[in-house]
Amino acid sequence: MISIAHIDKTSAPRVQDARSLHSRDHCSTCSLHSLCLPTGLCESEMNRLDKIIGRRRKVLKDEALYRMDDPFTTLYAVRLGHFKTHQVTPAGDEQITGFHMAGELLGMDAISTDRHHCYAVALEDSEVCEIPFAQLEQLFAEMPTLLRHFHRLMSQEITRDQNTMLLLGNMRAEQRFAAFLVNLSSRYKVRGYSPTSFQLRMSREDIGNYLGLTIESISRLLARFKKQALLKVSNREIELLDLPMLKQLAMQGNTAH
Amino acid sequence: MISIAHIDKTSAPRVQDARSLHSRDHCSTCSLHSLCLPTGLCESEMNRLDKIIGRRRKVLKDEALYRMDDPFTTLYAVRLGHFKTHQVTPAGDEQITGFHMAGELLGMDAISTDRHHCYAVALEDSEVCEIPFAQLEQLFAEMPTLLRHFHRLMSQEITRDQNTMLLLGNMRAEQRFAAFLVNLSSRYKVRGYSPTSFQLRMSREDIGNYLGLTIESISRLLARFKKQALLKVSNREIELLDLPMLKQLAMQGNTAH
DNA sequence: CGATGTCTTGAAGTGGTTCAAGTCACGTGG
DNA sequence: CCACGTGACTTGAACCACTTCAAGACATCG
Repeated sequence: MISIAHIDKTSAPRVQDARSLHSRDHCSTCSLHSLCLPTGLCESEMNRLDKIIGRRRKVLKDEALYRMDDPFTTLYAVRLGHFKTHQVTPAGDEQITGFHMAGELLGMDAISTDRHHCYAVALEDSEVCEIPFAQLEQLFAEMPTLLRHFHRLMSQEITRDQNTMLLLGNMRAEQRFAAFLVNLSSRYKVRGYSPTSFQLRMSREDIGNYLGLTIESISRLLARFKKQALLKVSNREIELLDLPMLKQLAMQGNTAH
Repeated sequence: MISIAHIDKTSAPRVQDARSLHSRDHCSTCSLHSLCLPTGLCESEMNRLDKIIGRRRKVLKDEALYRMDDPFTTLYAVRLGHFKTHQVTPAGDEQITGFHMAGELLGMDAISTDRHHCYAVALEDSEVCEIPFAQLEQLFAEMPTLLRHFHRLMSQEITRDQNTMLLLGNMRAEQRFAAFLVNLSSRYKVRGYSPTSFQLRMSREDIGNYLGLTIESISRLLARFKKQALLKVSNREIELLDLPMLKQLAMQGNTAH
C-alpha cells in the first residue's frame, strides 16, 4: 500500500518538476489504457495524447476534485481510487449520480454549459489525470480514433445514466440493491479484481442516496441478503456468495405500475 | 393541419425522388436550426451538413423510429411532432427515459455499442431528419464548430438524464409532477410556443411511467393541482395558471432521507 | 478510553400503490 | 344519428413497502 495521505503542500512546484522529469507515468504504460480514453490508439498517438495531459493530481478522501458551477476546463481520468458525483438542489437535497473507479472519465456533463453540473468527491485518497479539454479538442481534428472513442465514452455515460433511471423508476428496494452490487461486481471484474470480494468504498448513506432509499433500508437489505446466504458482509468488506442469484434478483420483474 | 397519416407505401421510391428534387427543406431554412445540430454554423457549413442528411422520414403515431438492439447507423433530429424513448427489461418492465420534441437529437445513446439502447416511438404523427453518423464523423474533422456543438448536445443529454435521476431519487410525487410540467413549459417556451398553454402529447400512463409513479397518482395530482388553481386541465389540454408556484413546488426540499 | 460518526435493529407511521368501480371521450358500424 | 364497444382516465377504499423515529451497538481515532 502506498500512502498518499500526506502531501507536503509547500513543495508543490518541486513535486511538479519531479513529475515532469521522471516520475510521470504515460498512457502507454498505464494499466488502464484499454478502459480509458486512449483505447484503440497506436503508440505514437498515445504519446501525443500523453503530451497534453498536464499532470496527475492527488485528491484526498472527502476532497472535491471539482465543485458544481466551477468553470469547466479539463476532464479527469480516474487513475487510482474512487469518486462519487452528486448534485445539490437549491433546497439542499443531494442526489448522488454515480460512483466512479479507475479508468473512468469525469466531467463530461460540464461540456454543455462550460460549468460543472455536479460535485466530484474522492471516496478515498485518489489520483486523476488532468486532460485539458481545449487541447483534447485540437487532437480530435487529427486523431479520428481518439474522437471516436471519446464519443463512445460519452454515449456510455448516457446509457449508464439511463440504466440508473430505470433502476430508480421501476425497481423495488431489493432489486435496486442487488443491481447495485452486481454492477460493482462486473466493474471490478473488467479491471482484473475479484468480482465477488471487494470493499464498499462508499458509506451506507451514499448507497442509499444513490439508490433512492434510506440508510436504514440499505442496512436491512444487507442483513436480509446475509441471512439468505447471498453474501457475507463485515463493515464495508463484501463477499458475494451467490452472484447468479443476485443477478436474478436484479433482473426480476416488478409487479408495480 | 397537414395530414401525414396516410402514406402510400407502394410509392416510396417515387416519393424519395420527389424529395431530393424539390420538396426537401434545408437546415438553413429550418426554423429549428438554432436548437438543433447546425447551431453556430455559417451558411456554407450548413450546406455541407445539409448534403449528408439523407432524407426526412415520417413516423406515424405509435410507430417506432428505431427499436432497442437495432444496429445503429444514423442519428435523428426531430423535425416535427413528439417522441418518447423507453427501455424494456428482460422481465418486460418498461421505463420511459425521455420525451423529445422538435429540434432534439435522438440516438446518441447508441454510439457506444453500435446498437440502439432504447426504443423511440412517435407520440403523434411526426417527422425526423436522418443524419448518417459515419458521414457526420467525416464532417467533424473539417468543421470544428459542428463537432463542438455536437459535444454540447451529448453533454446536455447527460445533464438532462442526471436531472431526471435527481427527480426519481429525491423528489416526492407532487414535486416530480410539478417539475415535469415546468420542464415541458420551458421547452415549449424556447421553441416559441406558449409556456402556459399546451397539449400533453403523452398518456397519463406514459407520464406515470416516466416519473416513477402510477397512472392513478398522476390523475390524482392533476385533480389536486386543479383544485389548488395551479392549472386547468381538460383531457390532454393543459393550462398552467400559476407557473411560479409550480416552479416553487418543483424546487421544494424533500424531508425524506 | 471517551467521543464521534457509522451502522444496525425495532416499532410506528404514511405516501403512494393496488384493487375495484365507475365515468368519459371517441371511433365504428348498424 | 344513435348504440355500442373500447381504451383512457378518474375516484374511492384498503393495503403495504419503505420511511420515520428512536435507541442502542459497533468501529475508529484522537
